[in-house]
Amino acid sequence: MVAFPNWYCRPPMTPPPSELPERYDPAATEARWQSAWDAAGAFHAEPVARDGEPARVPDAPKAYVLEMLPYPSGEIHMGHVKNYTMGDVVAHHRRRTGHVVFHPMGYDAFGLPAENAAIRTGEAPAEVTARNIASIRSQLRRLGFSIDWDTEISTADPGYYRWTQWIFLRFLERGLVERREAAVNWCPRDQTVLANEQVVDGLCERCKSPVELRQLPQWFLRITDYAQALLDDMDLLDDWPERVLTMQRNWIGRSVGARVEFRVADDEATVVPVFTTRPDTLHGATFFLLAPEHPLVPRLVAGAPEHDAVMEYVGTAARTAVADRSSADRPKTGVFTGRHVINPATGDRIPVWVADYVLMDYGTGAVMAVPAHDERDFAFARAHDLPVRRVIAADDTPPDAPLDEAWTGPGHLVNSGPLDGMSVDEAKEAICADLAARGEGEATVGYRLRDWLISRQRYWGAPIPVVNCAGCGVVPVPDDQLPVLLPHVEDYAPQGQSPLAAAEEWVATQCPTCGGPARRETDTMDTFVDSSWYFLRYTAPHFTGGPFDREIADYWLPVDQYIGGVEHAILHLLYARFFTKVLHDLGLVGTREPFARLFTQGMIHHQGAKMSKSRGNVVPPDAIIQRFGADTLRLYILFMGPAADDAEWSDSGVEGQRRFLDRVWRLVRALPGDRAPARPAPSDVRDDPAAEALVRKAEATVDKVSQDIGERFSFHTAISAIQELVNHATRDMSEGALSSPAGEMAAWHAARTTVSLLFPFAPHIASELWEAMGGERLWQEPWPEPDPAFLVAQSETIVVQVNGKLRDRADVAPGLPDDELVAIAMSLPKVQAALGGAEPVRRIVVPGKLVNLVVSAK
RNA sequence: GGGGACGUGGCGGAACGGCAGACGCGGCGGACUCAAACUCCGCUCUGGGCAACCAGGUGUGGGUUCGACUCCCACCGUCCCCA
Repeated sequence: MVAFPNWYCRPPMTPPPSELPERYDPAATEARWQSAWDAAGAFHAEPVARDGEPARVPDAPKAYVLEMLPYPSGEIHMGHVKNYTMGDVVAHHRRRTGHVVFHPMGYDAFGLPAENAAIRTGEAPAEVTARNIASIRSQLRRLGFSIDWDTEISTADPGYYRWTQWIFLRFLERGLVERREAAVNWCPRDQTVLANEQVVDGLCERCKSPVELRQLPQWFLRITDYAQALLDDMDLLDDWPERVLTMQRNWIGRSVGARVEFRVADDEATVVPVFTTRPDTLHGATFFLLAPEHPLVPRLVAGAPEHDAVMEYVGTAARTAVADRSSADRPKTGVFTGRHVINPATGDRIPVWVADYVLMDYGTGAVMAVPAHDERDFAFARAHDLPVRRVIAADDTPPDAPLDEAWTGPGHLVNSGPLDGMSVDEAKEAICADLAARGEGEATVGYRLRDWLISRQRYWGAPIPVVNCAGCGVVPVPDDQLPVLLPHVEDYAPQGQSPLAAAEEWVATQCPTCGGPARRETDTMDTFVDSSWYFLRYTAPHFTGGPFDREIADYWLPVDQYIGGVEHAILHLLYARFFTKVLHDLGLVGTREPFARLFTQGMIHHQGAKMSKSRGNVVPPDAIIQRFGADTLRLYILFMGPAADDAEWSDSGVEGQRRFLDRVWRLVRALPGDRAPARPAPSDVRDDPAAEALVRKAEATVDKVSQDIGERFSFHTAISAIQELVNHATRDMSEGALSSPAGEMAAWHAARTTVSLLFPFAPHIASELWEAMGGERLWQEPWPEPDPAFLVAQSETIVVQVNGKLRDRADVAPGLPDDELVAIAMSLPKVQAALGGAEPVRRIVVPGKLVNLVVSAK
């Protein structure tokens, strides 16, 4: 079905193309269209949940197009431009292909930078943030994105964090919140706790100070309860990059093994569990290791001669960066506790050491050391002269062959009593069955994923909505008392505890249960909590009846296209998936996955490095908009290369895109006549080769651009295709090849097609030119469909190869039978020369493409 | 150490097993101009040739195939994730 828009039949309502200004003036054009779209409510999205209005859900295909929300630092950077331009192109395309489009914007507004500014200047973080949001909003608006600004949200708005707190309470009710003493990553500079994910190479992700470990009571979300679901549901994410799924899989780190219980010698009531992936080697466990933070350590050495040495070692470990501790080639340090545990398989007493390469974070913080079959345990045994017992031998190795290094390869069991001769897999099964029968362990699955530590001793976050009552313990703040608003404080700097603790009149409150005196929780939540559900809040931005309305959320969710930086491949995307699953299990939302399709974009580099203030290589988007216009910037940022790849900024590259827009402007301005002739049909251009060729080019371009935007996410090739069309039309017109009536039809059609296809990339100039050509409301103009009559080639260029080598080409009528194509190929002089009189033994024919004549059999 | 991605002109890149280098940048030459800017036209992978053309060419080496930038294996290099 070919769309024939009524555009062609309408008289021009505005001055014709010839009266366009000679020069394209982006500033005027962009200001004009941004106001026009606002006035028309062009990008207003429905439905969203509103107070007092029943949900009404349209019966139309929807497209929820979402880009990761920005942190409002006050300045947008090129990464934002790329991210939001990509989303905008998709949104425009979906809108014009019959979808109800939802394309909202918001701000991830809590967090450290505003708070640090507040600490420096004393200005309230809320004020700093409000100013930054205003600034970033105006910069985003200057880029002309098709965003519904009525649905704008800020996670630091009490109307938003009220519901973050409400969701926290639902997690609490469901047993997914835990408060416990834990060895936590402590940043001595920021004076706060960090999530594991915020520790990179042993350094604070933000301030790069070395991270220390401390024992503190903290709040956790039990994401580990969903470890398996997060793995299983990856099957639903077939439109996610494989790379991201792999990273998440590694992060969750499922491993099959066993939990084994060791009893403390001379204190058999005390049981220390370990997790091991090699239960088959249990007979080879010749010593036992505890992490320095393990709670059992002080008890084991209490009153013993080893006490002081052990506790000194523990103290040193606490000041050592985690990455250093676990590094494979670092000398294996440790200290003997003087105590022993019983190996449940052999009954042997084996010595217990404290070693800093054992991390409290992994497994249970205790390790059964099997030096014969684990590299690090082997190194430890060598360093401290501990026994090594081989329990696995390759088939050609004698059971007592000495080991120069740990043997981690395959083999059968030796020196393992009843297990001798078994394969590794058989032994695993046998050991697990035996342990389970004796109640000393079981086969189990371990995950690398840790529970999510969400408490922060910082001011600028959502307060954790609980009170601590001497009588009742931890008591949730009732829903009708939400939000728990951030109190006013004088000093925003953390001093080992949350700055909120200084607001005494806020902290001192009443217990909601018993009415007695109670104290508010002063920790705030990790900002990743805020951004784990914002895509739901967009569907109900001002709703006060709940975080969102299920019916409306179910209409929009899951997000059809999510776009953002690959740096969020693990944390944000995993947390958002976790939240969605919990909300689903609470019956609050229908989908189990928030994002159906994900696209991760590459970064913009400049002068060979990532743009950053400290390097001084930042190109501010505003400066480019001022010089060249927003349309040029949008076009260039997508033209730079494949959207998924990193790309190098080039000033002259920007100029090239501006030249292209100038060329489009001149093309439209030079169109003959005042109004569009009818859309050319095949019969109109049949006798005019130039006209026909141009119309064909236009139709082929529609086809290519539609695929590139709609299916391939290949924006740079879409833009190239439009440039080819413009070059073709410009050349023809300047050569006077389109002066016939058919030629004029073709010229108008090419110009109209160009502008229509250009619109998602450069919406302002496209709208301006569209109007000059007599059209209006390009944002809702149906997306062009190629006329199939022009896509069928009227002649085909056939490539002729001899032995796979290109020898010549031939223009032939389409649809010729194979033998005729071969005959034509054989008749070509160059082909005959290449054949040298030989008769082909094989003739490969690919219809419409090529003929390959194979002369000599190999 | 394990896993993954990538390697094509001077540069960004195109080619979804079938014409390598589209499109853009940069460069060279020309037209317009008193001159410049803008714009327009031509050339721009390498070697040979005045040319039409011929030969070679997608990190290296092998393989699969009538045919490989594309698929497979190994190596070299770059980047990312996990240790």
